[in-house]
Formats: sequence, structure tokens, C-alpha cells
Amino acid sequence: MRDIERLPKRQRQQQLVHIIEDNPFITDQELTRMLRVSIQTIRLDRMELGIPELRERLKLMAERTYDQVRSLPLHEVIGDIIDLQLDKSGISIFEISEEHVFSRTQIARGHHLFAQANSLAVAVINDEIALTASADIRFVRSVKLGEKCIAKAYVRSISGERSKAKVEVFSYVGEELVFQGHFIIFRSTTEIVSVEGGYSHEDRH
Amino acid sequence: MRDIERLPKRQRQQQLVHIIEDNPFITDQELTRMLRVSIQTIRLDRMELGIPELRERLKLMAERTYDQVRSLPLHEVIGDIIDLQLDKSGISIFEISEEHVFSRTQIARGHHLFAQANSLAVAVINDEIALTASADIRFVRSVKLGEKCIAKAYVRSISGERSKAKVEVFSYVGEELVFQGHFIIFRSTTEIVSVEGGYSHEDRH
DNA sequence: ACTGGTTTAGTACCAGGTTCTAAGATGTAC
DNA sequence: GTACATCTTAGAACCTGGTACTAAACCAGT
Repeated sequence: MRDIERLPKRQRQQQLVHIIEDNPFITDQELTRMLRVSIQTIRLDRMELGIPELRERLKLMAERTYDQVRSLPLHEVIGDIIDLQLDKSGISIFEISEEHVFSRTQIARGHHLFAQANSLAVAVINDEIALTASADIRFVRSVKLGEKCIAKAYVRSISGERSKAKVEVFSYVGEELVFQGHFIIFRSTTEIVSVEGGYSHEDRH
Repeated sequence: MRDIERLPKRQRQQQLVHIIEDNPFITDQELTRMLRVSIQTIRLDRMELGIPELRERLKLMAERTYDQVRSLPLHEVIGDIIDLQLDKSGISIFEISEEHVFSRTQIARGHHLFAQANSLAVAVINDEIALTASADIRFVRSVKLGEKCIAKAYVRSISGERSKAKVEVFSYVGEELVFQGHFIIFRSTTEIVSVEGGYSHEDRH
């Protein structure tokens, strides 16, 4: 029983893995048609490969969504705001987890740090609409998986209605400065003044 | 049969909606225990309220995850790279969809545009490791839901090994410039030189 | 006492499985 | 060839979490 000409099974199982990865919503019945083997074989294969049944797969996916939706306000403010003094200063905290890093180096991708700082800079402005006009940023040192990034924002100047505010943000891991940015935030208590050629780009959540 | 003292049913149904929203993984059996009514009542209530059975709920959630995972390469390069001439230039395209905008204003959040530009600036550098050291960016006009954002990156200067590259990125919607950024990318053909105090912050996917 | 919405009970049935037992098929080794 | 092992298929019993449908019981108002 050398592995000569005993590939079919392995091949089939590889295909099976591939098919299910590609379409987790497939039933064993449908798999029999695709792989041209009996349903028992499909089930044995799943056992061997540790692939759960359809319903379990869907449940796992649903749980993942649910957890994500619960724990990751990814599309809202990035990072948890723990202190906020409108028009003065704000602090937010953001923990770097798997989905924020390059898998090879475990270093956080820049846009997540930027997003945290940008969110905070926008949040700290006490106006109906606040949009980032421009930013000047600097990544001081790399942030690794598991590190907690604390961003502190300070409003440096506010001009009259329909004008800009300057906000400085410093992000730290422990005592160490890791990121620094100067944001110019366009602000307005009224509706968006003009869309064309404006600075407008961000508003509050 | 006025609505005097006929609330229990309505109340129960409200509770039911609430419980299921709060925990979509609950079975009818478990609901009977919570609401102290028979399983048939639970089922009648679900019918009336148009709440699908457990499995359907999980399936819907799973489908949502799946679509998101498919459409959002959020954790890899943001935007699809459609042209890339290493150390020279690159183009990527990124369509603004629901999850990228503020729901109230339909305006794209700044960090997504930044992420597209940043990803591209990093991708265009022909080195093993490329990390964003700093960036100077400007949001020229707001980008709305459904617009396709085309980012063009140009490498302006490259210095010797273990040094920096300057990359300019311009993002357009149609003919209109919407975003502009100057990136300084730290590059190295070798491993990360020094972690402490360095510029390092981004690498390639 | 009759009516009508509400609740409960019970049965048949279904999808998409698991678990187990057992029988063929297909080598392969000697 | 025959014995052994692996692989594949078949079949039946059982499970969960339901749907669909029928029917009875429970109020409450009038």
C-alpha cells in the first residue's frame, strides 16, 4: 500500500476542501453530484478532514459576524473613546489585533493608526459636521500585534463658524510615541455649505 | 374586544422581537422557557412577526458575513490594483460602497481614501519591506457613495538601499481630483533594520 | 349561550445531518 | 490464487429544529 495510484482519495479530499471553502453553503447532497461519490463517502471525508456539517458551518460564520458586529465598530469611530472634552481634547484606545496587522511581520497597517487618530480628531470637534480637510502625519515607530494604542487629541485653534480647526493627535504605546498627526478639520454648525471644491471629507458618527 | 387588557400578546411579541434581536441564536424551545408560553404560541408569534426560524436567521447572517468577506479586502491592499510598474507608478480603483460612508451624509470616511492611497504607495515600491514613514495628505473634495475612486501613484525619488522613497498619490473620481498625498516610504531589501525609534510602519502584503 | 381571538396539544412531515453496522469493491502482498 | 487492508457504498435508526395542519380548550365580551 505505497502511495502509488492511491491519490484519488487525497485528490478528492483536496477538492472537497476547496469546494467548501469556496462555497460553505453547499450540502452533502450537492457535493455527491460534484465529486461523483456517494453521500457516505462525502461524510467520511468531512469527518477525516474535520469539516463540520453545513449547519455548523453557517453557525460559525454567523457567530463570527455577530462578534465582529459587536466588538468591532470598524465602520464607526475606530478605537474606544475614553475621554472627550469637546473643542478641547480627547483620548481613545485601540488594541491591535490579528485583522490589523500584516500577517508576515505582525506590524499594524498604517491606515488603522491613521483611522484611530482621524476618528478622534473628528470626534473632538463640537459641531454638527466635521470633515477632515488635510492631515500631516508621521509614523514614529511600528506598532505590533497585541499592543494598545492610546491616541490623545488636542484642539489647537478654532476659528469662527464655517471655518477650520487645527487638531494635533499623538498616539502612544505605553510611554512611547508611535504616531503623530496634525489635522485640519473643516467644521460647520449648518448643513454642508458647498460640495464642489470644498475641503469636506469627514463628519461625525 | 377593545385593546383594554389585551396587551399581553403585544407585549410578549415585543419581548420576543427584542430577545431574538439580542440573541439570534436562540431556539423556540429556549424561548418557551423565557416567555412562559407554549412552543406553538412562540411559532405563531414568529409567523405573525415574520421572524424566520433559527436556521434561516443564521443562514442570513452567514451570507452577510460571506458577502462582506468577499467584497471587502479590508485587511489586504485596499482597492484593486489595475496597473503596477514597480518603482515607477501604479493605479488602483476603489468603489465606495455602504460600509465606507457615513450613513447620514453618504460621504466616504477619510481613512478609506487614505488606505487606498497608502496601500498603493507601499505596493509600488519594489522591495521586500516597504513601510510608510510619513505622509502629507489633503482631501480635496468629498467622495460619495457609489463613486469609483481611481488612485494614481508616482515614485518621485529613490535613494540607495535602506533608505526612503518619495511617492505621490492622486486620487480621482472621473476627471476630478479628490485626494492628494505625499508619502515617504521606508524601504529595505533586507530584514527590518532596527525597530526602536525607526520610521518603519508598513510592509507589503 | 354564542362568538371570536388566543393559546395549547398533537400529528405528520421535512432537511440535513450523526452514528453504527455491514456488505461490496479494489487493490497488494505473498 | 488467496488472504488482508483499505476504500466505498448501502441502509436503518435516531436527532434537531423546525413547517403545516387539525383540533380542542380557554377565556372574555355581549
